[in-house]
Amino acid sequence: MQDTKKIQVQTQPNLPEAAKLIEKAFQQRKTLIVVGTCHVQYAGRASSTLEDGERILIIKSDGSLLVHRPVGYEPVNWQPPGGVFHAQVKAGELEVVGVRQKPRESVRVSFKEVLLISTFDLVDAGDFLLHASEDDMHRAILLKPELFEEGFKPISWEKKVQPGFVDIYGEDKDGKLVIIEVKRKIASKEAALQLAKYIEPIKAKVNRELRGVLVAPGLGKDVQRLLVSLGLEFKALDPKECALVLRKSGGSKLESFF
Amino acid sequence: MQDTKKIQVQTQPNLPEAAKLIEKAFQQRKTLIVVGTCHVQYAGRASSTLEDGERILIIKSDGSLLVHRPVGYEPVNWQPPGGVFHAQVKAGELEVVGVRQKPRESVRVSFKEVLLISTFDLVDAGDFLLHASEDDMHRAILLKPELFEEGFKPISWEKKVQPGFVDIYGEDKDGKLVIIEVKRKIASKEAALQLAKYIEPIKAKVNRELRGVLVAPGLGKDVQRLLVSLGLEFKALDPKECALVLRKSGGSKLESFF
DNA sequence: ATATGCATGTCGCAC
DNA sequence: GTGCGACGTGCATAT
Repeated sequence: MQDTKKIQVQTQPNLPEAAKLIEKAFQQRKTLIVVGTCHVQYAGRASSTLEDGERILIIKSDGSLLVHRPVGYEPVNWQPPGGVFHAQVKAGELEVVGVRQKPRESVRVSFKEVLLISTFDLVDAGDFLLHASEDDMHRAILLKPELFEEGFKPISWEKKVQPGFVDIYGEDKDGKLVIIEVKRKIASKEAALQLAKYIEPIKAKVNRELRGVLVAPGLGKDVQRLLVSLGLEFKALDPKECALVLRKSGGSKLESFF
Repeated sequence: MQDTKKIQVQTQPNLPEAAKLIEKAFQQRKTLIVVGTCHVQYAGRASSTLEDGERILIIKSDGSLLVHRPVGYEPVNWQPPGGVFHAQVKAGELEVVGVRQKPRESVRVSFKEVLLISTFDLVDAGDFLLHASEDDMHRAILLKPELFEEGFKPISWEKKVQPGFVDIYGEDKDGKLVIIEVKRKIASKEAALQLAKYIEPIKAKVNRELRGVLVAPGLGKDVQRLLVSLGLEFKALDPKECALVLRKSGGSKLESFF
């Protein structure tokens, strides 16, 4: 057993030893990794059982839990942050139980065999930055309205209307009202219907010509036809182009806009 | 360095050694865990940067990748299955790069320091079973229609209609057509609108009295009013009750229904 | 607390 | 392949 400050590792411990290490990790709020043969039961919002197999269990210091099978991006079982955990040997198995309130739910991971236990004191203060989100597209259009259309003047954004929110709302060069729905991916029928849904009540209220425009990097198969039949328009716009615009403008000007 | 068949562990290796171990793991399609100080860049559907910090990197045999910070349920960076990976030492850092096609995107994890490398041959054939899903609710109603209503006769399910699918469709004790939309959670306004959307074209087509019923464990705040104004009904049903019904019936009868 | 909509959503299924 | 909807979705945000 190594015992530097940052990391403790134990391969193929017996189960009582493993239980002790794990309990200690919980008390010290360390990050825990356990690899071994286990079965899992979950009960809460739904319920599930997972038969025996070799998996990776991770429990983090914020009380989140992940059980990963050797394939697949998603954890097969999990617990969002806020769980409390307990480990014990019971009926010849190492049982790790996590319970969370609101909603009340629990995961039990029962190990028949442990290949590896490792605990860490991980320090991570690094900034994470994501570009080219739908929010970036909103901001880019507000900052540089010609991205949408020459002469466009934004009036409002994230505007509440009856069935939900309008992304952006403004006036075109001819003074017509424009309602914009922004999507960062190829827009589906759903997006077109959403825009139509938002526009209806506005059309009924204002007595004025109204353009509804779906802004997205592209359209799904039958969406163009649907748009036409709904009297709506489409404007192509790449989220990456938007991210670039924001990058160039330096972000500080964005703040001043809001 | 241990070298059993199932597991290899190395603590605080130097970077060239680490690169060698990782490359070998890729070639042998092993499950890989690396813990250490790293920064991450992602470019693809969006793009992101993550500054230096201590994290857990997992690469699975199916070519999925996860980077986990010491807090949070979700990975900060990831790659769904199908990526190909390469590791090398470059500019004094251990660089692990994963590339995936369709969509083309890449993740680069650059380690300044490695605390732990571990590789595994994990075997996992255990069955996973989830209960109380929306699908369970469908099946329970089909199996035991009185769960929905005395005298209800299912006719069809997952029926294609113009804007999408109707969950269940049948006849009540008075011979009226019933369209059912099932939700396993508290139903939102969205659910009510979805049901309305599906019903409209059917109402136009059939010349017959038509009931639209939202089946869910409960309703959101203003959903009841919305339902009334849309001429729709609500029937409370708990997904766990449905799971119980299926459990009791043993499942074999289900198969025969389909 | 509830409601609403985005997400590098992922995943499965039908066409 | 594309389309469509569920998910133990998680998550941030606004009311």
